[in-house]
Amino acid sequence: MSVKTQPRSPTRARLVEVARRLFHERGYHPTGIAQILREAEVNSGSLYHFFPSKEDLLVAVLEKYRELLRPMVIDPAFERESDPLERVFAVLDGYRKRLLESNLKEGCPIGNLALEMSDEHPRVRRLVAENFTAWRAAVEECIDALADRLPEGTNAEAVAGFVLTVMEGGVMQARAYGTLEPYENAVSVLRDYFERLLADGEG
Amino acid sequence: MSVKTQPRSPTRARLVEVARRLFHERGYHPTGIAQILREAEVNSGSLYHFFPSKEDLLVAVLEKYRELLRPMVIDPAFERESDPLERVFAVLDGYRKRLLESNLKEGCPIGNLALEMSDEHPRVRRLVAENFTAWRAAVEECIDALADRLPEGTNAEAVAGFVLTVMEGGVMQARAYGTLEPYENAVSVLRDYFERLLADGEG
DNA sequence: GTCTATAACTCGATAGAC
DNA sequence: GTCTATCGAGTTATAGAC
Repeated sequence: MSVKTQPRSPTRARLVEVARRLFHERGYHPTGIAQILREAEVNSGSLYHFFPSKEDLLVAVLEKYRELLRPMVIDPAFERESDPLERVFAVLDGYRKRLLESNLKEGCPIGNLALEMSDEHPRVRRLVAENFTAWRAAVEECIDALADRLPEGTNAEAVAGFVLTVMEGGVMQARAYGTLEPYENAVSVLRDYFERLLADGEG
Repeated sequence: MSVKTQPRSPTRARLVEVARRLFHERGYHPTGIAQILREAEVNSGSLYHFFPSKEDLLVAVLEKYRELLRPMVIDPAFERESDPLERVFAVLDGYRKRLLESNLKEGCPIGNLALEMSDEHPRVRRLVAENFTAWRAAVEECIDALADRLPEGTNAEAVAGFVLTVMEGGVMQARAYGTLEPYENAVSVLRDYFERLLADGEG
């Protein structure tokens, strides 16, 4: 559980971090190995010592995202809010902030890869799915905690999946339009839905 | 209004159609000009006679999508159903069918491009946005037609944008997981939302 | 408008010394 | 584990005859 894979070298870590950033900013295919090497100040021999191929580097990036999901995305939101519903919206607000910080240019890195990578990359698709599943599990914790305020028989897993759907769809439109409005709209309609669920749960 | 741009040649049409299909199946960047030429049985001189660059070809593809949106996506759904709400879900059911037909490998071509193309392609982004806007407008017609059954003050534009959000987010997850379930879940939760809106509109 | 040939370059990946 | 040099293939795009 504690030992991850290998004693990591700083070179390897730098490669993964630079690749992560470039794949996010420009996409996987448009990012060349040469650019990664340049910005990481690493030579090609070192990269191919750690990663047999570019796809293996992407796999490492996705593994890192999976490791960082809790500490970077979920935990800060959960620490800011204690109410389970507000925790969900705090997570969504994190994406709003990151959209803004990137000037509406960068969305969810996992969602980007989910659509950029055609299905000839099974390990990539598996890791994208694992990232989604971990995200949904975190939200599902909140929905579970809300259970007695929601209508009887509400399917927490389905609702959590829906929250991910709304986040990803909203981020996509915000990027496409170059404005935050579609994302904020999506979040606000989602909140309206939750309010109606809660109102029904009371009655 | 009727004359589009130019008297079109069959070669040009074949190039656009093959490019459209390949960009959808494999993505824009992984698709090489050589592959397009091969499958369209066209030589490079002809391609560059019509399109100064690969990006211009993509622009033509996106213009074609915009032209085909009504006849291929919206009209068939609207013809199948007359109730405005059912029309919305008939459009969504079209995406479900196309997901299935592609074996969960191909989602929404516009959504794919929205996330694959970084923002260094202004014409592409504009056309992606135009496609989204046309899609939302079609759905908004339905929401407008529902107005008197919805709670007072419901923002039809916001609801239509939310429907697109849910479609795109659902398609993304379906592709990522390789199963229709996340999409069907998204649509069914969206229906639950509409039912609650309608119930509130009655009261 | 279509043809062939190819320029000019970048790509991912490798070899082999250190 | 890191270095330099480079391979071979594939890339977008062009030249120029027909």
